[in-house]
Amino acid sequence: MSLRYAILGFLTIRPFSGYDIKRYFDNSVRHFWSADQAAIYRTLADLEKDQLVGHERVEQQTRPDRKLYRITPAGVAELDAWLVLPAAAVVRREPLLLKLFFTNRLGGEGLSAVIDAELAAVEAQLAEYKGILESIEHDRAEVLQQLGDGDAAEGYRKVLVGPLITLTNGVRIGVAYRDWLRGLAQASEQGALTDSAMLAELHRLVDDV
Amino acid sequence: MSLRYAILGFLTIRPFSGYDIKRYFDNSVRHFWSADQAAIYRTLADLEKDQLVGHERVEQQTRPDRKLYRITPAGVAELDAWLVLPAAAVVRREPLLLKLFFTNRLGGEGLSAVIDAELAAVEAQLAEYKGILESIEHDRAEVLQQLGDGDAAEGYRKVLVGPLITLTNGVRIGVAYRDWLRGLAQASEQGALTDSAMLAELHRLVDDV
DNA sequence: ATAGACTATAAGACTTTACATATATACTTA
DNA sequence: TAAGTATATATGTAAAGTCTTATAGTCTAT
Repeated sequence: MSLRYAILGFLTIRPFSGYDIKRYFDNSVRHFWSADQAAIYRTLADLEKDQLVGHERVEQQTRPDRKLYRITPAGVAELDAWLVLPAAAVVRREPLLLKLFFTNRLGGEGLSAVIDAELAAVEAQLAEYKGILESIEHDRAEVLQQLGDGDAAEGYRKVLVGPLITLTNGVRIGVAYRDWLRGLAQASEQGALTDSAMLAELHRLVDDV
Repeated sequence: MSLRYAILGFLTIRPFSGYDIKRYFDNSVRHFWSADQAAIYRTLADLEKDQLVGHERVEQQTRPDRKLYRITPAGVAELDAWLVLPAAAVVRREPLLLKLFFTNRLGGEGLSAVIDAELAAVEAQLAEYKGILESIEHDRAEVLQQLGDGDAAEGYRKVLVGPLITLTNGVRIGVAYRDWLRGLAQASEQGALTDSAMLAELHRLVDDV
């Protein structure tokens, strides 16, 4: 259950309420990690039970009180121990590949429809990454101008590296996915989606490995 | 719940027992879809309740009886309807990216350890794909020699296309992942893992998009 | 001889994730 | 004025998937 660690990680940046964490999730790691609101509140309660976080009530006049969570030293220790561990293996589960596995039942038009829909989704995803990059750069320019050239600016730039690494992953994987889909679409149009053509391509790819 | 459709798809190839299906899963689609043994038996029961599959008991002397499942016409219709639908969006959830998001807390050695472990996993995965390719080609040569040049050979080659498409996806995504990790490892070694270097790389990638 | 792996099915408990709903107030838009 | 969106937390429930154990015989290797 990595959600615990995601939340602990966020709380090393600054104190958050559950509501804040949900928004932060959606704005920063959504492209590789999503979290349900209900799960966040329940996980915060669990983390508090284990004394990895604590909270103080912040009263508000017009809105419900906020519970502002802070990470404890035990929480930091737990997080740092997890960070250096090799990442757990991911179980890929892709409905698209399942469909394509049965391409022989799909026929030309069906295949095109499935591929085109997926291609549109991947391209939208890539466009989103482009937007994220622009917004990061925009924020960065602003913040660095305010902070000047001191340790604070250094710290800010170090924190940026992680998010940029994950973004790079998203773009690279997205591009690879898109290129694969384009190749399929093209082969399908040209009636070149045969076992021998696929085997030839695989050899080209694998020899490179 | 795509497991239903995966099973229906397999049953269009030939009748299977639950045990067979589990093995078939592990030998053919494991790299993009895994299924728990208990889940398979339960799903088969569900599919039968919905009359999408039926079974006959096959008695065995030395081993427990097998329940040999066959897809029904209703099952075929259900499968074919699902196949042409756009694939459901996948929720990516990658613990590795979560760790790297907090690179600033990780330090040089910690980062190297995490990246190296992942690199080893990806390279093992690619080697496995290579093995799968070889075994497919080996089987193919054998089967085609037996079948000669008729409709049966045509049919066999058509069924092969789907699996080869998914394998191509695995190799391409694997290679992209590996290259991304290698870039990270190299940058990390050279102390070039800075926000400006990452931004420059992202621009190179995104301009290509 | 004994431990482990293979064939074959199945139930039980548990975890994780998702979806819906509840409460309560303020602000905006049609 | 009604509907929708935003802030803020929380519970109930269902679906999907994992892990464990049970039964029962065969075969292989140490």
